[in-house]
Amino acid sequence: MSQPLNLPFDPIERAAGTWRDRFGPAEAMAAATSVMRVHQLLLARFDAVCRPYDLTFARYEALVLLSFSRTGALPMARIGQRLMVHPTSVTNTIQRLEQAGYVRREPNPRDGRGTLARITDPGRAVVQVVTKHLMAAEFGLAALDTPQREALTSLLREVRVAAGDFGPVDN
Amino acid sequence: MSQPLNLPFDPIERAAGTWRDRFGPAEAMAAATSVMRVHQLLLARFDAVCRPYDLTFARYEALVLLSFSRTGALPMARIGQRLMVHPTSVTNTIQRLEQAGYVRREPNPRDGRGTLARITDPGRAVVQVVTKHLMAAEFGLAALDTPQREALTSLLREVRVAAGDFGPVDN
DNA sequence: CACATATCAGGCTGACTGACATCT
DNA sequence: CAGATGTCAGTCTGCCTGATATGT
Repeated sequence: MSQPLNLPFDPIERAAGTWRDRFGPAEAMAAATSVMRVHQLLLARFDAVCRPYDLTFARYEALVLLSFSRTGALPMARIGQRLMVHPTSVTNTIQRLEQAGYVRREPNPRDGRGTLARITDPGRAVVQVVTKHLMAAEFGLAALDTPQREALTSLLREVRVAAGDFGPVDN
Repeated sequence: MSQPLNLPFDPIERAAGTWRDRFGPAEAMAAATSVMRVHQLLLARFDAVCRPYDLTFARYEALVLLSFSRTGALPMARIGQRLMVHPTSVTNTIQRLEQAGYVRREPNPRDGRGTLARITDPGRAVVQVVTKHLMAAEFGLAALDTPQREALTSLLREVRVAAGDFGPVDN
């Protein structure tokens, strides 16, 4: 890896010295910054695909989660756990999806406190269409071949496992 | 790669079928979702490190960019190009940094329209401290060894190059 | 009782569009 | 003149804290 240090400070001007000179080994910093930047690139593309359908990528994720659930409905709390977002964010996300007609709220028959978010037929339809577009765009990763995509997923999985992602399964 | 499909829909319930059954090859989707999730994990940690110093990670990035610049000052437009953010976002970011005393604004002597953002001594000091903390935390990537970090950077670099990142250098 | 669930009010952040004054 | 530069007003988004009502 002899390339110059990149991101978010690339190309670094020689006169100011390199990251390594000032702070030490830079591999972690370079990798972390690359993740941030690629996220930025991908999110912009995904949101552009979602926009015509009155969706953001975050709402699309929630909709896909529901479309894969056994009964088509999940409690708000579980959605938050799966997507790793705050309960109030789930409330907001589901509210927008409900306004768009992609989701319906209903009381949870198994827990009087709870609310279920249930995907509607238009919701399932829009997931199909948007996913088709995202697949056609290869999820922004056309630059990588299949083994590379798998390698990327594998590396990132280690980070996620160490962070406690992939928690216990209990649907 | 025989692991089950993950993210953001993991673990997918069998009764609903798998991603592949419904949409086709999932390698790109799995990789893209992993990027999104790891970004989420890293950003939360970085922001936590930055918070005590009246910084966010976005502002820290801008500050590092300035600290590596040849003269310690850059035009607003160039900051936006380097960090790939909207001009109005640069205005906002620099404004916050100025309020915190980490940056000073001054007219660009070479362009009457322009404004330079110049890093101050407290700005340089806070970059040192925050960077030390981030290095100690291995930028959230303690789960990866050096070759893995380099491999991750290398894979992500291909995505960035294809997206037109790493544009022409002209400082 | 403690605890979980979900919502609401309100704040912060970054990103965006459109309009504008200024200067090259 | 067209074009670049930066700011402002205003909007939208997601995320957060704290408080609250409800139910387990």
